[in-house]
Amino acid sequence: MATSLAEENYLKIIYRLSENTEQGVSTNAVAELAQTKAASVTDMLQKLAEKGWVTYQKYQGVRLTPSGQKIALSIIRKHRLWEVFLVEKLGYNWDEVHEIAEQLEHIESDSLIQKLDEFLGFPDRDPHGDPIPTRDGKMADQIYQPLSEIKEKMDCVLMGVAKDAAVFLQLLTKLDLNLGAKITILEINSFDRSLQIQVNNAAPIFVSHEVAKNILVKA
Amino acid sequence: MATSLAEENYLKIIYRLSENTEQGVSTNAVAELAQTKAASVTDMLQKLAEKGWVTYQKYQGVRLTPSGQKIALSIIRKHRLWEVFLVEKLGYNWDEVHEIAEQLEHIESDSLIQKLDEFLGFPDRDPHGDPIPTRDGKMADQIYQPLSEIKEKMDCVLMGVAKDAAVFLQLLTKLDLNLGAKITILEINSFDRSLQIQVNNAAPIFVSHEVAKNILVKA
DNA sequence: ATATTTTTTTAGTCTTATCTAAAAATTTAT
DNA sequence: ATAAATTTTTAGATAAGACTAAAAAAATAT
Repeated sequence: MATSLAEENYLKIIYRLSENTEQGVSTNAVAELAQTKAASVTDMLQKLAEKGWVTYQKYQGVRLTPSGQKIALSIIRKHRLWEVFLVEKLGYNWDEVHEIAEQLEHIESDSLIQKLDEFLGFPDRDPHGDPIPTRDGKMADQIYQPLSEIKEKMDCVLMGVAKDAAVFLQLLTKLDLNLGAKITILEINSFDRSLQIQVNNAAPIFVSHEVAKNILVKA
Repeated sequence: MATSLAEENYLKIIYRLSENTEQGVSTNAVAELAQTKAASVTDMLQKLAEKGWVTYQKYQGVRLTPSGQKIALSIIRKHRLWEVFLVEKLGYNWDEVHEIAEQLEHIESDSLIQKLDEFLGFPDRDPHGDPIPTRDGKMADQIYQPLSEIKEKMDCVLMGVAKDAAVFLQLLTKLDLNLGAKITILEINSFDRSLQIQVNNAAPIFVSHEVAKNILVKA
């Protein structure tokens, strides 16, 4: 069945919110990410339920059905493949590609995505380190852990980010915290949980707990 | 001012229909290309006129204003650049790219189109030989002439097509009539104006007047 | 256990883009 | 020059997706 742009965006949002929890996703949570009002969300959830893409019971939140999940993963696959294209082929920076990929992810053509995947050399991570779902809707786990959970004195490598807001990514870039950067944790300040770190053995810098939480590393 | 997908499609259609004539474009002609009803076209023309993209007077047909023309040319530019991408980079055939480009042409990002243009090496023709409008909205004339207007015994080179329907392009491909093919006109049959031609000095074949009309050549 | 607050849903509108049916204008044919 | 045919426009409806205001349910606090 065909999916409208609005429907695809809702399914994607519900998928994202479902990743962290076993529970149904609340109307308000969806409304916030969709930048819309709760009443509009209720309307849409009823439509999605009729089409069999979510299970929805009044006041009980919403969950994706297998078919809804499949659609969501295909949108995420397209989004991430296009991001790779924008960065690897067109020379964009990792903080510039999100909005454009939000548009490109809705282009409908199976052959296009297959050919794009091939053209890009079948990447399995996007420019933010996020795994790219496979054609048959399987997505590797995000196996990396937040920098905020690494012990003092440890070395690790920046493998991804948990947030792709441009302001966050620009800050990382300014601090030379790019994908693959080597990070050494010198000290963790118990007062505010900020960290003193070295990036690629350069002069030590400070990063807040908020930043460390959103940096994903391999120990 | 922002343009909706529907508005962009109407402007593009009006541009196409204006190319062949000095007159205003008729409601019915637009309806046919837009695959919609005349009544819907009338509604939309009034909206486009309010926004200053067309001049429209009841029963007198419609013309693009300079600002409407600028929008139409930017859509055509995007469409044709994406077609080059699909054929040159992703390996599509020239008969497969139209529908996908119809979607991609509506992606909104100036920087994307600039970078894509650069990535493709600033092409000036699309895979069908059509000129690509420049960033500032200038488009080279289609300087080639239909094969149907070439005299007997003449040689010419296939430079483009006047129609990009898949069935037409597939027929050309089957006959080895690709961009750059050398065509020798052996004979023109006065009965039905069909032509006997040689393609790249191979064995002679017949093509109808209808086909010859839509093949653009350089003498 | 009940009152208050928060969340969610319903009801009723609005906008965009479409449609059908009917009216009006224009063009073509006699 | 007028009748007939065609094209175009108007009027009124519909569907998708959003909104506001108000009602209902659930969660929280006293």
